[in-house]
Amino acid sequence: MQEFEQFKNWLKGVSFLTAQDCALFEPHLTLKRFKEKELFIAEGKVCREIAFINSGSFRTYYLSEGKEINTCFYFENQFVVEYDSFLKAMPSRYYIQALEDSEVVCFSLPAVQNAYKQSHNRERFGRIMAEEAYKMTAQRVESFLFLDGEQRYLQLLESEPWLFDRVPLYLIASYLGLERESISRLRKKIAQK
Amino acid sequence: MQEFEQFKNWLKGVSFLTAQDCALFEPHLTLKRFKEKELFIAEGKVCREIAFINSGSFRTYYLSEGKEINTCFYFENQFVVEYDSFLKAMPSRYYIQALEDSEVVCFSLPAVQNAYKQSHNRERFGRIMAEEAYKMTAQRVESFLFLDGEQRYLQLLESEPWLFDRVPLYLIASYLGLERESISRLRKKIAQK
DNA sequence: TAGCGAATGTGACATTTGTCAATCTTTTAC
DNA sequence: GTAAAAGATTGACAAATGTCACATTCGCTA
Repeated sequence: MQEFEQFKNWLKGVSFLTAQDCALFEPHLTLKRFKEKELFIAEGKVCREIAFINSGSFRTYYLSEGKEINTCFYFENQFVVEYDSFLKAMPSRYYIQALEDSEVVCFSLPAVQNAYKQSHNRERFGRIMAEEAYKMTAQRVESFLFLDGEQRYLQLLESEPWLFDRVPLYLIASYLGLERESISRLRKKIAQK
Repeated sequence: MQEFEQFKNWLKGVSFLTAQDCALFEPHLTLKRFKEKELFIAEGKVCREIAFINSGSFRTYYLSEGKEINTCFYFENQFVVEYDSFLKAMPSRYYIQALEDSEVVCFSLPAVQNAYKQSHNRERFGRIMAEEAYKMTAQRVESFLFLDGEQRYLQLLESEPWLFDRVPLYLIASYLGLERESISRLRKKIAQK
């Protein structure tokens, strides 16, 4: 099926997966589209699917005292899922919302678990994905431990500049643990240098 | 061997590992002792072993402008390792130091990789460990996103009170992304309530 | 193209946290 | 038991960030 090509190509890039390993997915894939602002998952619902993003983008956020706190962004060729909810079939603590009109390839938890069970390589794939996720998150913790707001902003600007083209600044502020006004001030200060 | 009992008991607690899976480790285990302040790994060295803590505790830190920043603590029945360095055989960016006299069960990367290769269950074990590590770290990111210093302190006090008995306050401050003076002030303020 | 709403920027001020220097307390070593 | 070292606290002040009110800019659509 044409619409799954992008995902399958991405899978092929994972060196140790055989064609057979990849094929384990095929029968479980479904294509979905989300309009801008549409929810992939709402707080309190169980996240039953993991999605590979063909095009578009998403953000994870939750409400704290009526205020939206952004925890993550997702773009093309990444997976979007509420991990905790997905793995334990527990209600999600987050909302995941499309930032742009998006197209994704979905597959369910049983499909993933089945793949894990049937293929050692797929299990390995799951391990490596989790390890990567851990490392990225650990790095983010560090950015809070030893960088101030300005440095976190500059670091993000350098490491993921395209983010600033596709995501409104006030969401990035929240992602960095800052208020939007603080980011405005920082930008002004930086521009003056 | 008597000294590996604690580790083997812990392994048995992982529901899906068979006796056979566990036994894969046995030939690769070595017991090591660290005196207080001794280094498990120094910055710039490659971390070649992962260690299960029988007794004692460790901390991870690195130097930023001459200042030690604590990123993590480890206690009995946990694993201590510099993950990035271990997996990629890259120089470690961190120091890992014994906080108390400690006893650990070590095994090497080849031993782990071998276990992964030989047993689908062990691979699964690796995946689940990584998933757990990810979830804990993600939660820590959140604590920086929506809690201020006082709230982070109170949360830690509630979730891991024993930490305050075994780790000097100024290290906990660093772990929370605060200066020790700030923690002192917070405690005073909280006591007054 | 005018008008509306969303996003961003600004200024004044409050609060939190950092910094530095000094002191007090507790633990450790001899 | 005493001196030294390590850890914790305090006060004064500075810097960073939050908060609130409002102004400006941008992008969309009627």
